[in-house]
Amino acid sequence: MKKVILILGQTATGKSDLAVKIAKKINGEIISADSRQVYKGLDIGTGKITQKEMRGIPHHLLDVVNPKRGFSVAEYQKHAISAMAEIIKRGKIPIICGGTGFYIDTVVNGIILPEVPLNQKLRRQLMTKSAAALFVILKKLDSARAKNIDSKNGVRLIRAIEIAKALGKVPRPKIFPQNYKFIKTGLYLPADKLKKRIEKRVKKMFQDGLLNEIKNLKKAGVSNKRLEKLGFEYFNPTYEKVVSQTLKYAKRQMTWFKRDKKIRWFTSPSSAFAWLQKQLAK
RNA sequence: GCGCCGGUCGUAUAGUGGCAAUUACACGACGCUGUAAACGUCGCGACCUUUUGGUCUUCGUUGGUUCGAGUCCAACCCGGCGCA
Repeated sequence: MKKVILILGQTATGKSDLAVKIAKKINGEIISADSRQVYKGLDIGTGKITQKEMRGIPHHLLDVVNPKRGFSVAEYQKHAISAMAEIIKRGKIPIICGGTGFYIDTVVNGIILPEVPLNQKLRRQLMTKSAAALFVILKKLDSARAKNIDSKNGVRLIRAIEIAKALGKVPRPKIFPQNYKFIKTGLYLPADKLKKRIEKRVKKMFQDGLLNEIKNLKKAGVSNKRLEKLGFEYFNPTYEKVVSQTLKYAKRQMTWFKRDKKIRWFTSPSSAFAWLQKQLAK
């Protein structure tokens, strides 16, 4: 079984830095696991690693799509899995690094996610319906999915119906085989320290020209509505707003990660580094 | 000083005689196998309780009317606007 390193954790805990360090040491390449860093031009606001900080280590799944267009987990998964395979073929070690738990899980757990594009016409139709009505439709189309889905979650119901309509009733496997051993490493900071880090980071964002970045995105044709979707940094951001929202987000990240008991948590990146080396030597 | 409006659970609000009291945000817990910084569910005065349950303390302050007051009345305090 090929080993793959996984570095996850809350925002601003130093994941990218640790990833580069370990990559240098063990001849690795990095696969980003961040739902927003996949977009070109979202650099400052997403805290994307700079060319200089990469120190020559190849990074995958950064800047792969135009922000005008949407991106989905399914696409992420496809790209990440093929990147992983290629890196191993080159005799190197993949390091998945990021804070989007859902993206990470689809890669690590080998969930099957066929690509189904958004169907705007269908969506417009479904949007007017209540969750209860949507649930009835889904039950008819795909009773298996209806069994697991949250019957009150409109957004997910619509997506499930969209998928069921596109794929029909073809039975599909839930999980594909994985030949990787994931070494799960988490970085976390106590609340007060995390807060300071976030404040520092946000201050730097504005200094580095967040507002300018937004202006450029607009110039490139990204609509206001789209910007709002891309995150709170991109829609009328103020220092206070971004700090408080980021804090909130960091908390949510943790509730996701908490569920995976196999993650080994560290406060200090250097002890995480040491532990990772030991794991690879095994 | 006169006139008007207003002071409600962290904030913003609803509530004109039966209310521990609406909604939103924030906050907390949880879920998440398909847009994930999204989305959903639950909780949010205190204490007790197996419960559609009980007790206590709350709507600026003090007093009054009433079986019953956030709601009506009086005085006072604070804020906004208008006239002086």
